Amino acid sequence: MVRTKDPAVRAMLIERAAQMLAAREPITLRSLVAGTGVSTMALYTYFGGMDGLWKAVRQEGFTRLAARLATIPATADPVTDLTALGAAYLANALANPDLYRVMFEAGFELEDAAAADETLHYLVQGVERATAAGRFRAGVDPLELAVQSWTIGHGLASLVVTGPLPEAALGHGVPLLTALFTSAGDDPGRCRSSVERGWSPAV
Amino acid sequence: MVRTKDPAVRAMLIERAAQMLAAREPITLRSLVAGTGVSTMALYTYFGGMDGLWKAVRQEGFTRLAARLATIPATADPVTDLTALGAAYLANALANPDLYRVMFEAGFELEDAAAADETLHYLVQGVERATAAGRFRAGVDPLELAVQSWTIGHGLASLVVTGPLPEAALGHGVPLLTALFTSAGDDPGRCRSSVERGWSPAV
DNA sequence: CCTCAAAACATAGCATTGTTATGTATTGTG
DNA sequence: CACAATACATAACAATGCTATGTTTTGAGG
Repeated sequence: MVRTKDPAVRAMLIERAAQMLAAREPITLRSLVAGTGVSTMALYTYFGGMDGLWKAVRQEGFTRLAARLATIPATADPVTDLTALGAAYLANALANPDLYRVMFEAGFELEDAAAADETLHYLVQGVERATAAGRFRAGVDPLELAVQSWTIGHGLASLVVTGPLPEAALGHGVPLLTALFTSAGDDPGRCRSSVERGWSPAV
Repeated sequence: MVRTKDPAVRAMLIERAAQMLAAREPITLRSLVAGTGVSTMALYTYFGGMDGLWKAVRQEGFTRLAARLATIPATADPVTDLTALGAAYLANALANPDLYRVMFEAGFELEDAAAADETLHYLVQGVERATAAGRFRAGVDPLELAVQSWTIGHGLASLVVTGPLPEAALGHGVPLLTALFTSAGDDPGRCRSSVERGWSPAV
């Protein structure tokens, strides 16, 4: 009774938008669909307009971020794992700087918050594992500490990606997180090994 | 030999742009000059175009921030002063959320970096005073610690101003900064008084 | 298998945007 | 006082996002 949408078209447009973003080409309605075979109306049937496209691009950004965080394995040292999650967060922002910028630009809405919460969940789980292992003081709220870790990661990523700080500043990530975890009760000596192992935010 | 520009017009346009930003009205060339008596060309003689206007608005944002930080007095407790600077930073972002967002949006350039450095200088001086008072471990790089403080402040301000975190999350500011300063060698017990005094990022 | 309506899709036009081209008015300077 | 450089105003321009209109496809009901 109805003609159905082709999900491949939607995915292709999002992918193309991400590529144009990485190539620093201005993304306009006509430039986006140029050469793709689809007309300008496709963007309205699949996204409802440019706002819808940007929302989908933000979702894509959070999906890529979550995929990257999912690759961090859970080792016997949960605090080191948390630091690794932070480094992976920074590495993702550095690898897709323009996409990361769009993720937190104006237009952030409820649906984006859900995607962001999913990302935050990785940190919450990490804090819970560390707490269960007795590495943090009893009474530490996992969500609270996860949000604080996120704040550090996003602050650093944002300042580097938007320009004020050079890429080298990403090296502050591990010390900042270590300071936070120490204040939550962890013995800084136990984390030293991971730092010496040379966690780098670079890919 | 030449007709001179009136600085008042330039200031008026920047002020009007800031007001429209706070009122969440879309800022377009024609809406900006509507009702001001000046024509659209004024924006080109004074700013060279919309990009120039946005650059001037960013500068205005950094100027307001610097003015707010300048009101923080230097007390006998330099570490508490640093915390107060952080709280003032957050209060400024909360009072002018849209302006703060524009300050760090795409388009950040060299001239903006100079303004940002001026802001950072308040933090560097604060760290230097604390180091001179023996509150931080010897060998602490003032610029490094200032950048780390900025990272925390901006991360929190950015996540609140763009939407992911609620305003209440600004309460994380003091604990995060305290954790950082403690890792730099300060005795957390000496800072407790300032926390108990109830530093609030709210105005 | 046929029908048909609903939705995808294409084309063209519209209002608005930032910018530039052109002309006028003003004013500081020699 | 004269003039030229510059502020300033008006209008036209290309490009943008969007909508109106028409066409084509296709999946469900008989």
